[in-house]
Amino acid sequence: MTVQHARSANIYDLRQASPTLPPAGVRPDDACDLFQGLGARMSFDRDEEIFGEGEPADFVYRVISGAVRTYRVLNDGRRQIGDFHLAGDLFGLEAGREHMLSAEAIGRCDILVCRRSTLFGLAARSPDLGQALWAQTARELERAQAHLMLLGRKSACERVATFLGALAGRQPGNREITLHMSRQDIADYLGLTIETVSRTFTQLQADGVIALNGCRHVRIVSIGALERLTE
Amino acid sequence: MTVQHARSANIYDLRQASPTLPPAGVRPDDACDLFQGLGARMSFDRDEEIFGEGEPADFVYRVISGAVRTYRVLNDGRRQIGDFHLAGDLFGLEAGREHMLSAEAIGRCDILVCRRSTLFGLAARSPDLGQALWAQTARELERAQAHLMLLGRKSACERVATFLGALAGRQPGNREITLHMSRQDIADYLGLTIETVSRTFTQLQADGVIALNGCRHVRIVSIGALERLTE
DNA sequence: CGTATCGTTGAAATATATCAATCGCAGTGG
DNA sequence: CCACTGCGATTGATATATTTCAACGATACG
Repeated sequence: MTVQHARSANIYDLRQASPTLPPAGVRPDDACDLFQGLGARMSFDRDEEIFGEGEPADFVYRVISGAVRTYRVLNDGRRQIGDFHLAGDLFGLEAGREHMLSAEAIGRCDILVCRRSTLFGLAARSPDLGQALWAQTARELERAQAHLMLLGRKSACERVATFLGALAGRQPGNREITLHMSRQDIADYLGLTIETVSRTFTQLQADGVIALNGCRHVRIVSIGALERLTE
Repeated sequence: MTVQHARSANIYDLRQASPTLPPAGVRPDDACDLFQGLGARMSFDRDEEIFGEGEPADFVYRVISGAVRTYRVLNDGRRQIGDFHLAGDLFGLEAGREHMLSAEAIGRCDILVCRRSTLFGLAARSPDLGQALWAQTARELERAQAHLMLLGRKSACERVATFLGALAGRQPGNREITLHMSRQDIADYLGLTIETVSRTFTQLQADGVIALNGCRHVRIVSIGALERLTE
């Protein structure tokens, strides 16, 4: 891991934190301006841990480039990925003292890191910032709740379709999706096995819904068909 | 649904909101005292809707007695219950304008209702309350994330065991659990079918882990065995 | 006491997991 | 430039947990 200061960066442009979600009741934009120049830039290698479950949540992170997974594991190694964080996304923000999940770099990536205590101190005096922090947590909650529906009640095909649709939704008008994560990561995110994920990709391609250009590049051929599969 | 004022009640005793979770970084207790006497008491009948997904989130709710389920449904009727809320629990608190899930009374129940705008107004001036509201959302997020692990990676038996263990954990030292919800509710919470839930209960009883006194009353015979099944 | 609703149990079907082999691509070294 | 190697992805065959379909039982209620 390497560190360098990045005074010009702005860890708190919350507008981009979760572009797929509807706007929350609060407008974090105002608060963002207060945080020009905060944070240090760090680089992480593939599979490097950024923080671990149960560790003190002393920092807040923002993805500059690359991708991050947050996850939990059971004793016997079964893993559930809670979310993927792509460029622009915030992660690691906790109301409590400790991290509830672990975070790892999916590939080599650059991360902006900011002390939590700084934000908390400022938030105690700035209601706008306080609301922005809350809104960020609320967005994560909304994503988690949508994911509960997926894991609890959707078929393998619907899970994969929902996943691809959500990724496509992040770049509106863009039917070309680059998968930063492996099949194992996707499987652990969708509550499936790699084999089922692979088979489902193949099936979607056979049905003319998507086209695969190498296993990390998906082109959505029929958005309508994909959304129909989403349920 | 019936309404009556309850000046002596305190919707904001957040201490009891989620007793199974570890204490968050903020201490809501101080903020709670600010809210003596807020809210109106309402009663809901079995299966009555308290609020619907997408509706304006103008109120915050607290369970006085009975139980509430929050859930989402897909077009074809598949339902995923996000959480159960028992006496003392807060629910319906949103950072955004709209409810992300629907809420229904599981049985006849009494609910304390408080205007959200009141809380928001006060929170803008009270950092403590602001933190308390945030902590409440963070607790919900933590519960959702634990549930992701359950739905994505645990077996039917582990799901049921985890569910029973969590319920028992709400009344420490109490091995007697009263199930306020039907088998269908449990199934929709655990991402299973009623039949599988029923069979799993039977199996746990056969294995000497639990004892059933009628389908709504469970006695945990071996806490150790139950926790081992939890994984 | 009859009726409705919910829960349990059984048998069969099926979606997904598991086990195992092959494929394909990227990097490496001859 | 081409074989070699290694790891991830795909495909196939089989196993299995859970669902589905169906019948029966229990409990609550009027």
